[in-house]
Amino acid sequence: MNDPASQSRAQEWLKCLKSSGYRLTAPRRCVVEILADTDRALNATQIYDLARQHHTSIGLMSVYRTLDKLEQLDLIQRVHQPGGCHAYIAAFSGHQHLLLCQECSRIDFFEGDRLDSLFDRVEGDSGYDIREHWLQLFGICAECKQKQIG
Amino acid sequence: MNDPASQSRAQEWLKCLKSSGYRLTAPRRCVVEILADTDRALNATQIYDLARQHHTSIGLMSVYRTLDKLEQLDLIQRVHQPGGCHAYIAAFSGHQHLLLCQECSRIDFFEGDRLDSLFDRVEGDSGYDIREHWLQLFGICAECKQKQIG
DNA sequence: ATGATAATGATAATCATTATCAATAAGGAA
DNA sequence: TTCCTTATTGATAATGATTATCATTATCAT
Repeated sequence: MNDPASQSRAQEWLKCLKSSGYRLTAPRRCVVEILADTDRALNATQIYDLARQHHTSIGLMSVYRTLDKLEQLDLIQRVHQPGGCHAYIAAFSGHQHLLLCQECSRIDFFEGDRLDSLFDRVEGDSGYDIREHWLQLFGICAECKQKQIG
Repeated sequence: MNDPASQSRAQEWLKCLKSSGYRLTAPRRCVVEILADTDRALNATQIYDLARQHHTSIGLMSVYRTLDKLEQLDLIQRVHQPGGCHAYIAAFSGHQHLLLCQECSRIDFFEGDRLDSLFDRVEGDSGYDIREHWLQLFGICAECKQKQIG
C-alpha cells in the first residue's frame, strides 16, 4: 500500500478528528497513518510496535485512546476473528462484509446485497425483529492460492 | 429450560468426556449441567457464579479447564458479540447460524441454506477460496417485542 | 479396597486494558 | 509571533481476565 488513496484517507480521518474538536498530535497522526495504510486488521500492540519502528517515541496509551476515538467516529471498525476480537481495520462504507484470508490475514470486502430475502424469512420463522447482522467469510486469497500451487 | 432435552444433552456431553478419557468429576458435571441447560451464552465468571449458587464449592480454574475441553470436543462454541467474545453456548449441529436477542441476550439458531449462491459469486469476484463463514443476526426476540408493546 | 494418576483449587504469574496525574504541547487569541 | 488555556501525553499503578504451578484430593480401573 502506501499509495495516494491511503494518504488521502489519512488526511480525511485527521480532518474528521479535527472537526470533532480533537487536537492533531504526533501520536494521533501516527496511528491514523498506520491504520489508513494497511489491509490487515491490527491490534493496539501491533500498531504500537509499527509506530515505534517508523516514528519516534509513542506511548501505548495514546494508541488505545486514538483507537477509541477513531472507532467512535466510525472511521475504523473492530474485526472479530477466531483468534481474537481486538484488531481494527478501516471501516467500510455502505453495505459491505468482510472477507479474511486465513493464510496472510489480509482483509477484503464484498457486497452482501442478496441477504434481505434470507433475513425476511428468518424474521417470519423466528418472530425476531432483526436489527443488525454480521457476515464474514474466511478463506484463501488469490495471491496465497498462487503461492501454494507454485 | 431445565427440561428433559437439556438433561439428556448433559448426559451426552458427560458420556463424550468419559469416552475421550476424561474423568467425570463434580466440577465438570456442574459446568456441563449449566451449559447444557441454558439458551444464553455464558462466560467463565458467569458459569462460576451460577455454579456456586446451586452447588457446593467449585474453583474458577475448573470452569476454564472444562470449557476448554468441551470446546475441543465441539460440544460448545464461543459466541462473538459486540460486548465480548468469551461466552459459550452449546454447539449447534448441522449448518446453522446464530440469532441473538439484544434485549434479553437469548440465543436461537436458524438455517442459512440460501447462502451458497452468494458464496459462489464472492469466490468468482474476489478470487478467494472460501473455507468458512460466520453469519449472526442481532435483533429483538418475539417475547421481548411483546413486553415492549405491553 | 487399593493405588496410579488425573483433576482440583489456592496461589502466583502473565497479559491486555483502564485509571491516575504531573508534565507537555496544540492551537486559538492577542 | 508569542502567550495562555487546556487537551493530550506517557510513566506508573491498578484492574480484570486468563494461564501456570504444584501440593493435595478424588476418580476409577484393577
